[in-house]
Amino acid sequence: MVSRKKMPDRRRRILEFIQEFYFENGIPPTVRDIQLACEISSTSVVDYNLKQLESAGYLNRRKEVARGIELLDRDGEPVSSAPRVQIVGSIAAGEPLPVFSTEDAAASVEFDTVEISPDLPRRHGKLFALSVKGTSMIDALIDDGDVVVIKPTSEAGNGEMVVAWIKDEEEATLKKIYHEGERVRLQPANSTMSPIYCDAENVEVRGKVVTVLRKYG
Amino acid sequence: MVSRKKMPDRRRRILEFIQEFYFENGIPPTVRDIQLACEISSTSVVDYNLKQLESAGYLNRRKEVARGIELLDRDGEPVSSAPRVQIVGSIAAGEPLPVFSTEDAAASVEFDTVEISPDLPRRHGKLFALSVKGTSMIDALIDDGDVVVIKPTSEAGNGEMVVAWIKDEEEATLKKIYHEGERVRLQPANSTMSPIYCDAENVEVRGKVVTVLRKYG
DNA sequence: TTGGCGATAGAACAAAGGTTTTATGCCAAT
DNA sequence: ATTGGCATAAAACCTTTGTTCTATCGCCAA
Repeated sequence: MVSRKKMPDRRRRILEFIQEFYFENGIPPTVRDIQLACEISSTSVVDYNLKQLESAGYLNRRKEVARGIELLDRDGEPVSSAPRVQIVGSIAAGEPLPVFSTEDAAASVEFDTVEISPDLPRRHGKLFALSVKGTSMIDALIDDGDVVVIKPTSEAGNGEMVVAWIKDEEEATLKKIYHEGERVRLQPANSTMSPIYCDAENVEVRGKVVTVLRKYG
Repeated sequence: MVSRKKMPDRRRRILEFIQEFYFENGIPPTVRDIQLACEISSTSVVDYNLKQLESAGYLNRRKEVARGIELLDRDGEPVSSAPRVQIVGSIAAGEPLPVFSTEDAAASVEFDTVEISPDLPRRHGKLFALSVKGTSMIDALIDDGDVVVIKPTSEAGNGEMVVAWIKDEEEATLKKIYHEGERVRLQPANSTMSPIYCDAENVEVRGKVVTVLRKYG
């Protein structure tokens, strides 16, 4: 395996730009695109850094091919353009929710990620994911091991599926929310199950559920 | 909306090649790539056909940009490289299952499609999808409106989630399957629900469930 | 026949973009 | 100070690749 550590700022900047550019445009940038965006004085400097990035295993370069940069993932496999969201923790009855800060998370720790449809971030912006532990969300048709993709917010309209924190129970749950004056109705997705009623003060919305991912086999 | 009908063979060939090339390489082909692959005598013919495809709404061309072809979907939106599978029908209690032929389906009718993770077709090959109608699969934690992605097969190992057709009930269902000698146990994913036991002769496996897709909002 | 139109050809042009060459500043190790 | 590796520069070079120009062919309707 190739080395994966301390990288000069400019090099990191270049790599990030390539990712960004490819994600936004569907084609990789040219050497000169990179030069411009990263405020580099010469194409040869870009070339030099690309060579470094290549031998460090971050990308491939198709020789003499326009826009021939191919991004690689951690395993040296070509990276699809499908966006990924970080699994910032798990959700389970009786356990505190991890804080999913809207900003900095990306930089810090290395999280697991899951692939999602490209149109999700287009429609919802920045997203996070939680893996579900245990079967306590089964009334919401969500199983142990499922991953829920979440748009962080503290507001939610009626009928939206939310991550709700019930304060005095110290419990996180996934339910459809309905504001009913002083109180809040938390309705399981499974219509055969009964709703929960809570004092409005007692419920804290942490985010909206955008989608659920489940894999078999 | 733009016209979408009779297209010359060669033009269709070009369009298909672009899709294929982009999917396989992560970058669009050049005019000359197309020329070569489609056995066209001149780049100007390729250009001509690309202009036609563009005004017919199948693609965009970034002017004077290398590999500037951008594929569009039916709504004129840029198409991601994320693979799609066809939703060949729906699954509901008491209704016959649509036949998902392993081969020809693609050509014939226009189906709705859903985006899936690129690694699914990599691991499972050709896939199809069914949309779930009604809440009869709720014991398998699958809701009305969910989409199940399926790998067609008539064989299934113990514990796999399958599309099972129960002959004498004339009912399709999604369950975990366990072969127990003469009979078959169909176990809901929801552990609080009870299994169904059937005569082995009476159960027909149509496919394995690869993943479930559910969207909120 | 003739004119128009879609489709095809061949060739050349010009811009875009990958590559190379040579030179310089910086810094740590000798 | 000197050497050598690392990072940066500037400029030129040359392949790749989009674009354009002009000519031709088959077909169909006026």
